[in-house]
Amino acid sequence: MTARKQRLNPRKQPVQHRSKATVDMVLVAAAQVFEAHGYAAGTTNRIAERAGVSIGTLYQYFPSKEAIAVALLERHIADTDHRLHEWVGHMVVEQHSLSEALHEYVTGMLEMHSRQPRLQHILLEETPLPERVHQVLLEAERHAAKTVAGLLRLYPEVRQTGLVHTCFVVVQSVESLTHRFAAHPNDRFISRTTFVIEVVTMLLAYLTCEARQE
Amino acid sequence: MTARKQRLNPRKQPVQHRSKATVDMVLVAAAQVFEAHGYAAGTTNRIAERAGVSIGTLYQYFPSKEAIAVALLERHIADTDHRLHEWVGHMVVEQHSLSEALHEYVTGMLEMHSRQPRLQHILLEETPLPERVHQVLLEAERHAAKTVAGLLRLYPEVRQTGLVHTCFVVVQSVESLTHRFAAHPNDRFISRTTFVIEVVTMLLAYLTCEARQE
Amino acid sequence: MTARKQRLNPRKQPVQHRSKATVDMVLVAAAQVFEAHGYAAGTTNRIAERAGVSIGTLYQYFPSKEAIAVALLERHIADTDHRLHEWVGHMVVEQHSLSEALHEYVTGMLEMHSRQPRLQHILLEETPLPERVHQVLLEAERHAAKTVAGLLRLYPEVRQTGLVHTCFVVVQSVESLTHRFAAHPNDRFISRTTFVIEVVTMLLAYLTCEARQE
Amino acid sequence: MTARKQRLNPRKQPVQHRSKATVDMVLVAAAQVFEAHGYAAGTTNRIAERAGVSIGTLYQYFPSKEAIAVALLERHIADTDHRLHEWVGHMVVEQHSLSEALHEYVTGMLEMHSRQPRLQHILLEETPLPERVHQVLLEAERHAAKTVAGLLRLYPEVRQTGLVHTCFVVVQSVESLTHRFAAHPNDRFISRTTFVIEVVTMLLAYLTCEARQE
DNA sequence: TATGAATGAGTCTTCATTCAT
DNA sequence: CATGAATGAAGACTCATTCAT
Repeated sequence: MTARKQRLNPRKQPVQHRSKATVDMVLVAAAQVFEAHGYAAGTTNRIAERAGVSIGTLYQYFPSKEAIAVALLERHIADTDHRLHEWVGHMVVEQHSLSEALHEYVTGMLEMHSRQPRLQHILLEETPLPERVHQVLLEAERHAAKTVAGLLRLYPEVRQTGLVHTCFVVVQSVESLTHRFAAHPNDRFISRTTFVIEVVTMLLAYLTCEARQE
Repeated sequence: MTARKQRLNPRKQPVQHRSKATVDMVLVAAAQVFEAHGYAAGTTNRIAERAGVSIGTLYQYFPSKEAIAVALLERHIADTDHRLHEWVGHMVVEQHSLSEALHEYVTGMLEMHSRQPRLQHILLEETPLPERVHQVLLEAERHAAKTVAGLLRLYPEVRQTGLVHTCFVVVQSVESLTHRFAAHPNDRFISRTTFVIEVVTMLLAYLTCEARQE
Repeated sequence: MTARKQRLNPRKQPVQHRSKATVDMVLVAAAQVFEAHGYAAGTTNRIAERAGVSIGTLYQYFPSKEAIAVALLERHIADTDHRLHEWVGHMVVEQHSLSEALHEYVTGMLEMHSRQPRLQHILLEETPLPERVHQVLLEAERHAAKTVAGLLRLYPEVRQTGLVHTCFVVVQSVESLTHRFAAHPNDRFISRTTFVIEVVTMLLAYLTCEARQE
Repeated sequence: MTARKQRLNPRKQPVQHRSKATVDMVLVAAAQVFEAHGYAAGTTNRIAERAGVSIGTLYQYFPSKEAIAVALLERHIADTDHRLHEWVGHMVVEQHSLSEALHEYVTGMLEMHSRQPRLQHILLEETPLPERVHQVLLEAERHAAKTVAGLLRLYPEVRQTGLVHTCFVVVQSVESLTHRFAAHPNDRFISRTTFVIEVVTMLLAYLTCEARQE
């Protein structure tokens, strides 16, 4: 239903008074419903039912189905960002080895995606998002690359030339590989442990290799 | 209708008369429509219209919307497989360096995904596929890992321990990174060229590094 | 829709909120529409329109077209049963003659079928009914035979041997003859009055004849 | 689909050259298909397939689906009429008793309806027939009443007053009771033999009873 | 503010009928 | 004459959204 009829005037947004509790319940319900049924088949009625509120109430807090998806994605981005910063803080304090640091990073992301493997893709690919959200997403990715670079700069064995670019690829790799692995829990060709080790090995090699080819 | 067609009956298959041309047009149209609107919003009517045939004709060749998606996915899998084998054949004959080989591989996959960046994910994630198709997909992935391993075994600089596992990660990395990069053409933090170089660097480092960490 | 509703899932039943009025309006409309167009050509949209509700509302109360037909048939069975019992009660109290009793029975059934002559057959013959409903129907017929037998036992002139079988034939005769007569109002070879008299004569002769042939 | 779009001009009727064989095959197939699926769900394609001809050929001989139904009904009427006359001729020659005569009549009709129990009702109730056909049907019924009267007049024990009316009811009774019994083969409350005996008993009593009530 | 019955545009799918070969 | 691919109107049903209470 890309373009269901817009019923009337641009809905009044009740922004400020959003009862935090209700909004939360709706978002949690929406995450579960989208995860289970996909975006298109995740009906607003089902979301409301699961959230334990009426459909009317849901529309009191979110002007449209799309708005729910956007809110969910923003929350997801914030979560990821938060997790990343926690990891960096942790590493700085604890003085782990590079290998350990990467291991923790990959494990963390794998965990995150394992909880709701489909959700991210659903929000990213199935939902027709407004441009603004894409910008936010892009910004978050760049920010993540810089954050990771900030940490890795501290490790002397890491090649420093073009570190931000390198970290961009690192972030992308971890994101997409962990997501991909989490998304197909039955199709395991290799075990979770092996998978993590291999990815860390790859990143380690990438980060510490002498020079770039060519 | 007293007895609407039973969903699960094996529909009488339109046999072999399937005018190859019509089937092709429908599939091409479907690819474009799914690419542009997603699976759920890619309506059969839109597909038929874009294919330049009536909706009735479309249903003469495909018993359901899902069947179109499955056909598309099968075609995609075959294409990828074909491309991979071509690449391997090429490499074996031409005696390229490992670096060059990887470069060509990454470039090829990036090209492939650039043509219809969303389609693969749409088919994989949005479409409720029958189990059989998932099996085929899984098999294809394993096959790809083995094929790549077969080629890389020829390079003496490649670490041979656990090569198939390594190649699994290589295949997954290339698949997901190129897809991800192709999917968001506007959000480029780094250029296409830089991206390819970085990925190749990473793979090269991974494949040739001395030992695994831990 | 990624996951169109599965046909066989037990739909969540709209519970007890069914505004009696709306349900009634839909059923009345459905009776008229089926009567006028038959089951297959009696579209749900037409029914909704005639009921003065939107198609969406109709589907809020009935999960499918078939469910409407089933509801209609159940109502019809209940009506017939009710009418039969009223007749029996009446006869027992009023001490009418056998002839008068039969007259009233035939007249009543003729009236009933005259209101919507086609409906019963449409529901019985055109609609693909679930097995359960057939059982109910069968049971109703047997019950009717027993009820009639219960009354006729009180008349001494009625032959008592094999009374239940006899009454089964009586019920079937009245049912099918009155329906047939009501169904073709224009094709009258004999008048309504004559028809009733003849049928009563036949039943009277049947019920009181000395012995069975052969 | 009461009123599927009439595509163009009133089809040219190829009346005269109808290959008898093809027409027959189509009608036989149509009878089976309607019997099995009902009128609405009995598609012309299925009929053609079953008849072993192409859909185009079918439309060469019948201008529309309805025309097939009409032809089928006409054939059915002719069959019934033929059977009735055979029976009369037989009875006149063989000098059977009234009881035997009725027995044979009821048995014959029961047999006829048992072959395709639903067909008659489908044609009569589900199909939107042109007025002309109804007239033919009505005429056939009157004719049957007269034919039966002609035979029964020969039996001295039969009450002669209002014989044609009486025979009309007899014909209607036999028609509707045998059809009803044949239509529900599983719901048997009484056996086939008992059923026939009871019906004959009823008719016999009716035909020979002294006077009519009133 | 919360509710949930009502709405109706839009979806997938079928099938009578046509017409170029 | 026969064929059967193509047509497209119409049907059952869904679901985002509104609004009276």
